[in-house]
Amino acid sequence: MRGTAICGTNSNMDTAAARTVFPRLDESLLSHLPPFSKLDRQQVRAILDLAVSRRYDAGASVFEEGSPADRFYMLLDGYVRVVRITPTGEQVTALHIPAGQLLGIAKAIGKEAYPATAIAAAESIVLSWPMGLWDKFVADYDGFATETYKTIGNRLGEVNTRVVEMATQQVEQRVANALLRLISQTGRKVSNGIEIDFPITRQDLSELTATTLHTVSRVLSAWEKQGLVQSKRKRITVCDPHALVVLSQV
DNA sequence: ACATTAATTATGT
DNA sequence: ACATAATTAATGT
Repeated sequence: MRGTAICGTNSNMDTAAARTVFPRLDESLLSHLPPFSKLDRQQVRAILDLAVSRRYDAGASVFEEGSPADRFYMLLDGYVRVVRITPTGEQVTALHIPAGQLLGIAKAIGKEAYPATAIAAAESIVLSWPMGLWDKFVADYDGFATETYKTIGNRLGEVNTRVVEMATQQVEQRVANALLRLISQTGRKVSNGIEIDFPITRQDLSELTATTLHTVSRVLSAWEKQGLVQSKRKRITVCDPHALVVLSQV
C-alpha cells in the first residue's frame, strides 16, 4: 500500500543497499509540502531533478550520528525515528518524523556532522540532496528557509517538553504523553479509534519514555482492559484519547 | 514506584 | 521450525 507508485521492489539483493530510482519523479510529490509550497512548477522541477530518491526497509538507517553531514533529506513516504545513543550505549528515540518533513538538516543548525541517527521505522521513501545545495535553496526559494526553521523550532520544543516530562512525570503519564504525541503526528483514523500508522514495539515505546519494555507492556495491558487502547503485535490503537489526556495530567 | 530477571506464551516468516 | 514480540510473576532497589 505504501510507495508502490514510486519504486519497483523486486530485488533479492542486500537489503541495506536500496537503489536509486530512475523513473522521473512527479512535481506533485513536493508541491504541496510546506518547504516547497510557495514555489512554482519549474522551481519544483529543478529541485526534483537534483534529488536522489531512495527506498529504505524498516530498520535501515538513513544516516548515522557523528558522520559528516553531506546530504539533507525529505521524507516522502513512511516514518523515520531519530535516535541518539547515550554514553552507556542505550538507544533513546528523540523524535518520530512523519512523511512530508525534512530531516538531516544539520546545516540549518550550523553542524557539520549529523547530531543523531535516523532509522526507517517503516518502509520509507526518501529524497536527498547534497548539503552543498542547502545555501542555494535557502537563497533561491521563497519560504524554504522560514518553513524549515519553523519545523526546527517545533522539534526543539518537542524534545524539550519530553525532557521535562522525563524529569517530572511518572511512567504512566509519560507513556500516555508519548502515545498522544504519536497519534497527533502519525495517527490514522480507524473504526475504533486512532491507530499509530507504523509498526511500533513496546521496546520502541520504552525508549521514547525512558522505561523498560516490561513496564510499557504492563501499562498497555492495563489500559487495554479499561478499553483505552487496543494493541496487536507492533500495532497500537488509541480508542479513548481523552482518557489519556486526563491520565497524563495527573 | 519502578527495574531486573527469568520463564512462558503468542505471533509472524 | 524458528526468531522475534508480548505477557506475566517473582524478586530487587
